[in-house]
Amino acid sequence: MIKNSTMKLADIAKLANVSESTVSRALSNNKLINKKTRERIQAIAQEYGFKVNASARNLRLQKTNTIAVIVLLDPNSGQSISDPFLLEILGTIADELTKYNFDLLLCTSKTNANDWHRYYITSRRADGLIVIGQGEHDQRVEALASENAPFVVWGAQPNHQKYVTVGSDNRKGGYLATKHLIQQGCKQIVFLGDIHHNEIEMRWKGYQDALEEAGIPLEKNLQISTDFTSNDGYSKIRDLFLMNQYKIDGIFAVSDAIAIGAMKFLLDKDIKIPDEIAVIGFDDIALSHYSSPALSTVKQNISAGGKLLVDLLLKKLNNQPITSQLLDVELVVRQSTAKS
Amino acid sequence: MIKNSTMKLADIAKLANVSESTVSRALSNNKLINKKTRERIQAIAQEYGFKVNASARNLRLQKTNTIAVIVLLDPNSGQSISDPFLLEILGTIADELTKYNFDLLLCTSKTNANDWHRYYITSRRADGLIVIGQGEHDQRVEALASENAPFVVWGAQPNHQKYVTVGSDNRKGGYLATKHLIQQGCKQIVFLGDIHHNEIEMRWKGYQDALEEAGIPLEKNLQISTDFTSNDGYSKIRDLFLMNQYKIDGIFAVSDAIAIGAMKFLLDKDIKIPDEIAVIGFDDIALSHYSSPALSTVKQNISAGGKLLVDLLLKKLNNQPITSQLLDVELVVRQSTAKS
DNA sequence: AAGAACTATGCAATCGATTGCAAATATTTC
DNA sequence: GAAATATTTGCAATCGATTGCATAGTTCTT
Repeated sequence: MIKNSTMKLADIAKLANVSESTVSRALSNNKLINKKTRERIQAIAQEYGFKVNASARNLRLQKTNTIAVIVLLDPNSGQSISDPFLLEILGTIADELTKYNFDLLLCTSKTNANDWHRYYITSRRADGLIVIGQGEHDQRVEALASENAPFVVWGAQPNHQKYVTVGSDNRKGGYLATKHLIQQGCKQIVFLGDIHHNEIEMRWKGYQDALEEAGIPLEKNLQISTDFTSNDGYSKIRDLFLMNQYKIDGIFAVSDAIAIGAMKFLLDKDIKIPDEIAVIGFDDIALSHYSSPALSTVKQNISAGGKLLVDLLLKKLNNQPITSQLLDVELVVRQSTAKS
Repeated sequence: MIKNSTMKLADIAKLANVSESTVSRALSNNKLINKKTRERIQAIAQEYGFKVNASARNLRLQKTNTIAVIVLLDPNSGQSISDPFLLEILGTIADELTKYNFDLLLCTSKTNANDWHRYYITSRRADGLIVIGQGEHDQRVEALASENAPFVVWGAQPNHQKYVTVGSDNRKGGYLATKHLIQQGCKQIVFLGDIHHNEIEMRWKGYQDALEEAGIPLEKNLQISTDFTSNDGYSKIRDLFLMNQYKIDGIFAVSDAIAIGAMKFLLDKDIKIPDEIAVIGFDDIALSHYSSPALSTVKQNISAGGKLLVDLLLKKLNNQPITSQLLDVELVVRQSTAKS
């Protein structure tokens, strides 16, 4: 007769004719308890489907074995989780946390509280935080740092060293992408992305590095801010063509989703990719391989990133010192830049 | 002087010169407490950044205000979250739960325990469960039902009524997609998807309905099982062409991701879409609009689905009766089926 | 002015698990 | 066989918030 919901340590204790403390120790396999007793109790617990009450345990132990993952979204676009990149990294984090027996509390930026420290740490809902998502300089992250919360951030390293980040070498990525376009003969390259975002700013610097190296003058009007959606990639390129001011021959979009939107417009206009305009993205999401033409891109090492985020945070919780990590990126050349 | 972490009700009580119970009541704005006192206490709590300890509260109240969302993944492919569709619905659920002040515990199928009831409900980590992801007949879901757990499932309604589901009218969707292909003149239509999955089985039935209506004989070899990835969509169509046995003129893929993979192969082979082979997908993910050619598809109402899942589950937690819901689907015609 | 009827606050038990310390039992030593 | 030591187990306090019931303080009635 299994009666799950009401079972507590005391019930098992009664059944086994021992004290609660013995049951508690037996279930955690504490060697203080005689092996036979231990096994007997474990068997009983198993039989009755007993599981320790997490709230009680957390209260007593003053920790939760839970990490809150905060997915920052563009507050303007008001959209839900959608950038495939965010989702891939979320998946990696979930798997990695599982490995360490941690639970994952997911929270999108729409969450009630803006005061993450209070909501998650002070109120003991989670032991630590991981913040992901392309963010502009975010006040809330700064606040976390000054409150000395245990957290790590996906993204670019800010100038100060107030908190630990894990992120790709965005400047190198921007450089690689742009250099590649230049090598393909492009001279008028649109930079499609919002340089007010930390990470994108670095890619923008890499873009400039490559132009400078090639002796191509920087044309600031070729930088066009975009949301992280195919939708906006499409319409921003459309707008550019409506203005009809620049004769461009290359596009560096700061995400694959944006690039795919931009390509769509070019194809709608019967502009040849890559011969008339070459296009390169960033991220290397699963679908970029399957776009037509296949999208060249700068690959971010998502799984390494997710793992690092988790590993660093757990170290931090363990009071070990941690430092920000820069992940290497890799140029992936496919059809969208491979001029014949 | 703000000292977050160590603050408890008792500390606020001391500061305000009242008892803990008064503080507790004041913070929940209980009218038993004099308005002035209430406001004074609230101000103090505010000032010191006090937040109720969730573990203690949960323990006392015997509930968690947390819902666990279980994302089922293909155990074979062993991949992380990746189907864009899953992620979109996850986002909707997150937003909806936020609205009701519930937290979301995310768990992928790799989670330690397979016994979700024990892990989440018995151990009081969550008050209820939402299960999403294309699943075959899953033992674990059946188990939940027999243990009388509060949960709802995204997907097709099983024959028995042991648990409540929310899902699209897959049969109608399959019918609409296939009928549309037939109207475009297709006669040899590949069904690209694994009919052992509940939902896909219904789409398969819809496919048959449309064929029958049009008087086209069913060719079972045109049904090809696929993982839910572009990758597999690509390779399964490639394999089909290698066999070189059928002269097909249409493909109905059971997800947009699969369809995009399939289209990629056709394009690589310089097969004209839709004129030689028309392609239609299922889901209407964000990117389907931006593929080339733009992908025709059957739109699932994701946001309605996410909301319904949450609303039904919360009703269930509230002991209100709930029943399974079927969501209407909609044919979205784009370039990939629009023959000239 | 004394009892009735509120209003506002506090006491103390409770939710369930963990753990330092003490106690009881078993084993070894001389 | 008594003392010393090792092995098992139990007692009771603790984590922090909530709430039924009791009590102290006010206001109202007649």
